[in-house]
Amino acid sequence: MILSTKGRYGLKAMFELGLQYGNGPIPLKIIAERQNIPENYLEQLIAILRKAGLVKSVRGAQGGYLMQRSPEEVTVGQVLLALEGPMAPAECVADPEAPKCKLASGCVTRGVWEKINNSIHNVIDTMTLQNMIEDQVSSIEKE
Amino acid sequence: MILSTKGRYGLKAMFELGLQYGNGPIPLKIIAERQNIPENYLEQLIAILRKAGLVKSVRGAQGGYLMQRSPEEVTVGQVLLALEGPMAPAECVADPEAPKCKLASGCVTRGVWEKINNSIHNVIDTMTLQNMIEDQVSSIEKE
DNA sequence: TAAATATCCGACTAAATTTGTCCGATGACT
DNA sequence: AGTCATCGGACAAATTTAGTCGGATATTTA
Ligand code: FES
Ligand code: FES
Repeated sequence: MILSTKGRYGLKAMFELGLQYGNGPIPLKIIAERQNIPENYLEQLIAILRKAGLVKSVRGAQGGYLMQRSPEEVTVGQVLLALEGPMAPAECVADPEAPKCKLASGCVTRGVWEKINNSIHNVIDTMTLQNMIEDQVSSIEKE
Repeated sequence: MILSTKGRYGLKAMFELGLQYGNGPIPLKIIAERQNIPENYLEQLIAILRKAGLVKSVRGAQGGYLMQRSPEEVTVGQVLLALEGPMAPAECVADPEAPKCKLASGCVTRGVWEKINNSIHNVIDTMTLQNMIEDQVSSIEKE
């Protein structure tokens, strides 16, 4: 269960946009270079993030992408949800509308999925891009 | 990031084997019926679990499958590892040998993956099949 | 106005994974 | 001998992954 490159590349890209927040747009080319992501592929990923309302774009020369909201307001969970779908082990714990196992004995794995789901979301829904940036800064200071 | 049916079916099957532990082998057909899993497909999954040393088999009439070790000794994590591969968001936190991002600035997502990885493993490596069985029993008692 | 920059959109693809199905061989019990 | 059940491998449709490419559009700059 390794995440796909969508989520892995996408979060790296969002980090770069977070760093740049408040300083105007940054083109994909720069992000792709800095994070070592195929530029043409990143184009597709950022389109998903744009449609999810996390990123906005400025076309033309000197254009590029910016975060729609500030890094404090965007969680890792929001980014991963857009790119990877629900970060849950099973549909039934991701979506209250989703069908549940209808076995006579009840579902024997539901409790496990719930615990895993809670522990994942406890991390990704509380961690913001701003937190990531701060962590990075303090890890560089230590050197 | 929903788990595949491998992990979801497989854990259900292991639960049934855990229930049966100490009472001789149980055929796949029964497990498939009880948990509503395509029998022919489950055959493939149990082969993986057998090769992983979690399950052993008895061929012939009155044969079937049994747990190799007791339900207290088998964690959810061991089952999911066999069926889904490493339960980590990225290779680099799953395997100490795996290559790390070698960017001048260091990897900006590593910390996030580590936190997610720890929170997942905190659940799945401490929860045993025996725990699942106990949870199920107490949830039935409450009715 | 022309050129350069950069997003936008859709098409296309190879490879891998998922989610099974099916069949014949083998082994064990009655 | 017949039945039960695992074992092994082949096959395959559908989906996802991980890109690549080309052309259209919008904006700035020279
Ligand atoms: S109710 Fe979700 S796996 Fe059973
Ligand atoms: S070192 Fe693991 S994602 Fe960068």
